[in-house]
Amino acid sequence: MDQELWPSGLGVLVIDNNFSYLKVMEELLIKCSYKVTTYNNVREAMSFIYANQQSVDLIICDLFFPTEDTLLILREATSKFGIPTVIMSSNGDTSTVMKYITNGASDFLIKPLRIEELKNIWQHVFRKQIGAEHRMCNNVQHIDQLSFRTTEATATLDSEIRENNGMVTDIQDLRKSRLIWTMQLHRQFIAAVNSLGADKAVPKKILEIMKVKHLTREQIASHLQVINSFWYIYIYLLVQDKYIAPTVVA
DNA sequence: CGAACAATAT
DNA sequence: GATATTGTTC
Repeated sequence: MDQELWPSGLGVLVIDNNFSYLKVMEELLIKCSYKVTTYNNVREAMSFIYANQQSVDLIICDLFFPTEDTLLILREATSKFGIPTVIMSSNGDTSTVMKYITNGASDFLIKPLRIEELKNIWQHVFRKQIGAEHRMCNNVQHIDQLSFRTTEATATLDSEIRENNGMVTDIQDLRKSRLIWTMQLHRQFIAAVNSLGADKAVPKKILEIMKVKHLTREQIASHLQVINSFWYIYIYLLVQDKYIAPTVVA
């Protein structure tokens, strides 16, 4: 493929308390033909989101202290505005990554960022559309509520999913009924794929990392197959009530 | 042989 | 349409 479709002018909001790194990010993102806004604190960024909701397509937020601020903007952006949010940090240990992924983060990037990584982040915007279109999440609010229930309370629900701290650890007796890839389960899948890297992400290794009982290699293989083949089709979709015209890049 | 990848079935 | 199963290659 010598031609590539590209969504120019996608609105990206960057939040980082380090001014010089904000400048670096801005330069890199502009090179990727995004429309960039930067803030060095969560409070001002928040009010910008409230005022310019329709022009923010994606948020990239640094994991600074206090981390409650990062969690706050993550939850608000995802649940209230439905804006995909990417967390970046220099610390990339597995438990931290999983914590933010299960709280709604679309991705977790490790500093320093390479421009190749930023080129592809627009896909998160469309990933949301894929989820909506394909009903990968049958009911996001329902799933989000689930993560606040105890394990025993969850087990009584007909979702047949066991979980811990918002993490799915077991899928119960799904040998009879078909597996449903809930948003939580899918996030863990994506997190596992990301931690492996695109080339190393094979079903067996994904399964090992996800640590979900009763989940099979075949089920992951099937999911992986559909994710890979439908990834780029949704370029032409509406993104949050706004059409992003794809442009052809050399 | 087991696993990945691809195609097809349910 | 989403996941399971089968088939083929590595």
